[in-house]
Amino acid sequence: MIDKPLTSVMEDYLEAIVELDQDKKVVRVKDIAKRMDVKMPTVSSMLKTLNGRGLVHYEKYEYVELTKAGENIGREMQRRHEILHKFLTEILKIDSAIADAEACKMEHALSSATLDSLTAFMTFIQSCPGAGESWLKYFEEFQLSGYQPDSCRIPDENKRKLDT
Amino acid sequence: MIDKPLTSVMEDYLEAIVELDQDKKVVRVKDIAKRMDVKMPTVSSMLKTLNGRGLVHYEKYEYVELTKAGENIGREMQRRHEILHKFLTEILKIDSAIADAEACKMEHALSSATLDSLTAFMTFIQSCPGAGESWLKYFEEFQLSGYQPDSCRIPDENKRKLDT
DNA sequence: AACATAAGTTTGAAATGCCTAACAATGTGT
DNA sequence: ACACATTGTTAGGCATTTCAAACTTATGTT
Repeated sequence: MIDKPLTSVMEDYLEAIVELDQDKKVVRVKDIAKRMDVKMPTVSSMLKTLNGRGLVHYEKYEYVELTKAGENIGREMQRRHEILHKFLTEILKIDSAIADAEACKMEHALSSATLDSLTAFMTFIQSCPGAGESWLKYFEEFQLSGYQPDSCRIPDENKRKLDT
Repeated sequence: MIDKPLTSVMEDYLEAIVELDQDKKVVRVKDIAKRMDVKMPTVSSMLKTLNGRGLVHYEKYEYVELTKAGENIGREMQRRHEILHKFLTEILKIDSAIADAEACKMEHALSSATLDSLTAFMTFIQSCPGAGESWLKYFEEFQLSGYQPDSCRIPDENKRKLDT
């Protein structure tokens, strides 16, 4: 029995279950179906698969519970989703709902190493002098002005700091 | 006949064909198979599909040619790929080969609006005073120093702002 | 021209992930 | 406790994407 890698769809289900678990007392097939925008039979069959792989505990007609392994994966997806969503909304100023949809697809495409790098990048932007809030404001202006970096000047004092 | 949206796999094939078209005189099934890391029968069947959708001109045993529509899509994927690859390598400092693989998956996840935003962001970073090269250098240090930004001090005035 | 090799196709099958329709279990209200 | 609504499952089917095996066409060599 080879340990095949999970599909991105499986990862999505695990993420959904983790979140339902956080929100509700029990996780039902119906809730998962709604969250995934899918019909119940699809959930049933996926739960069988995930059960077979030791990612959920699931017996017919009973509530769904994550195993430790399943929870770890679900949480990791959640973490990735949050980072990407943050980047898209806070840096690129994408609308939150659109960012959600795009983060959802991207979260399967990026390695954790890349995600770590992105996290570092955002931390840097949001906490470093010159690269902080004021800097992001410049970017906003830059975007609004139709990519004509007129608004793209940094006050002399900051410039000094950065150029050294 | 409803105009169903393309699958991301179809988009990948179109991108591959565009690139082979740029590199070689003629595009063959074998080349596509190699580029996509897939066997020839898979390519044959995909070409039938793409032909049916008016994205390539294709007759059995002949060379593959893109239609205008197919070329447009292929080029768009190429454009997305390049932007993402640039961001991953030049900003996040991801290894080029890994960046390639991840860009390849991400390019289907992002809307053109988001891509435009990302492009603007990179232009800003790379062409604006303060936000330019020197700024990126700080980020590199920040990353290398294990997220202990020595190079990342916040002047008291800014710190006040951020802590609120 | 004849033959051998390379390139391409067809056929049939597998895995995923989704659906509808029909059936089964659970749980709630009276 | 009985009837009914809700919830969930099974069965069967469809689309997509892939493959291996067997066959066909094209190309190149002698």
